[in-house]
Amino acid sequence: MVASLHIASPETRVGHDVMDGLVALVSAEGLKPGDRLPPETELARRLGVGRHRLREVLTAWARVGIVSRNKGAGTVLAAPITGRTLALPLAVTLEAESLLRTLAVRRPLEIEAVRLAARDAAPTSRDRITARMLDLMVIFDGGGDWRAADRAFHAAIHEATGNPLFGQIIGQLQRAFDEVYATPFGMPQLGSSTIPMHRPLAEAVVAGRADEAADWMARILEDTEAAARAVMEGHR
Amino acid sequence: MVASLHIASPETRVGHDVMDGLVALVSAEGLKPGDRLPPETELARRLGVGRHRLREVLTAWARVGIVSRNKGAGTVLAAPITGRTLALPLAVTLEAESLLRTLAVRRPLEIEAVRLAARDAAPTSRDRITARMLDLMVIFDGGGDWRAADRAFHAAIHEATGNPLFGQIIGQLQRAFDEVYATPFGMPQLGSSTIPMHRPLAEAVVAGRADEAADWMARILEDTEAAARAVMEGHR
DNA sequence: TTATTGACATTGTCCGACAATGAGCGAGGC
DNA sequence: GCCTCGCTCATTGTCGGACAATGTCAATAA
Repeated sequence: MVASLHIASPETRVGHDVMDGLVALVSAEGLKPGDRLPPETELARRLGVGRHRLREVLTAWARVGIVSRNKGAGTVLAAPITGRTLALPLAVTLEAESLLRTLAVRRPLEIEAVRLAARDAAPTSRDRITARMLDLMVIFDGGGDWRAADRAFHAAIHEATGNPLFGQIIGQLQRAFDEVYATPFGMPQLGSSTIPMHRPLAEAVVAGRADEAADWMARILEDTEAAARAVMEGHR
Repeated sequence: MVASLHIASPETRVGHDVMDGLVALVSAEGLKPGDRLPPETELARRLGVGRHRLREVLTAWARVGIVSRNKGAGTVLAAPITGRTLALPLAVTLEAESLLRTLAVRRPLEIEAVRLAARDAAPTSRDRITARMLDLMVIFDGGGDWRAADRAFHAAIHEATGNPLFGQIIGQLQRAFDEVYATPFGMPQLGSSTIPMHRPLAEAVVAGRADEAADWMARILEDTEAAARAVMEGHR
């Protein structure tokens, strides 16, 4: 079966065939994440299209994180293209209280994620959750910047669900939140008060107590939302 | 405040300035959804960039549904660009049971949406939900293709939440599902058995009984998932 | 051995040209 | 008068070529 990748609405089939051809080429070449793609001129020649058309496809792939383009250096594959890969580009209008809106969407997703993780996680995933939680606690107690560790911890939970969609969607929502939120306000350590709750959350997930884990996650999100709301009110 | 729109990962700031300029131009021109944008050549000239660079931005906007491009005719604005619009590009790897994965993500979102709708919906939104439900029932009882009416009904619920993110994300997930699912199998009327449940669902939402509405929504999704699983098994 | 520097490769951007296609307008028939 | 058909034109889609910007890597000198 020939892999196919579409980044397009049903109406906008721009570059449909070029994408398919490029996926087939990458697949035939056996390229893996980290490998460099052939130069654009060669790709265009081998696919029988102009460089502009090829570039539009590569640009679209770069936007969704499939490839990474580096001027001067080449284009490297950043994500595997196995089987069928589908891109869901969606435009979100962020208005006044839009930051809280991203949280409103994240809440059910995060809670469902910890439920699924508690229910379905493999033993190795449970170990990883514990390890990430301990990392987070060490950094937090040491007074350092715990945001990266926090993301790693939650990413471990998302990975444990076995459904990559959770991690991707939540990650994009968080990135949108950070981009809009962190820039205007300084946002040093939003939600520090939630960190201690991560230990019982992790323990509940690892022990398979889904309801308890969901409850802790809900409390964490509640505090996060309250903190975000407070900061927004203070800066109004 | 100058509106800004970014469709890019933090690393891939391709066309960042052109996007900002185009947003400012659209905003200054007072263009609304349905209006036609100036031709590409004029846009490129007014923004002081080449047509190819402008086209990359327009292509990205077309992919996320902000504009609609029509060869021969022009480019029309499809979505409003008010305040900050942020794009969330997602690349999803669709493997064997990937269709069920989209459902797994949709479930918590849909359930949360009906909860919020039952709690917060404005009276006009509640009326619209009832109207869409009645439309759906008429078409279903008449034996016609009820899929469009079904989408309209759920869209009314998403709109009633007051949070456009729900409708957008769920809509994209559904589109991904349809694109992958409808093509290989015929997918005549997947989930017909769930339609009768839409009446009590709508009544619960309109009456503000959030828990009951969430329960009906969960049952609908459960049946949908079972139907999808059955069809997949049958075609294996 | 290490730092520097230069040639080279590769992506980013621009310009121009032509093809493909849809919209709008006018001529002609009823 | 009104409708239909066909033509012209505007607009997007695609291609080719060229140059700029920049990272990589090897050759060279201290």
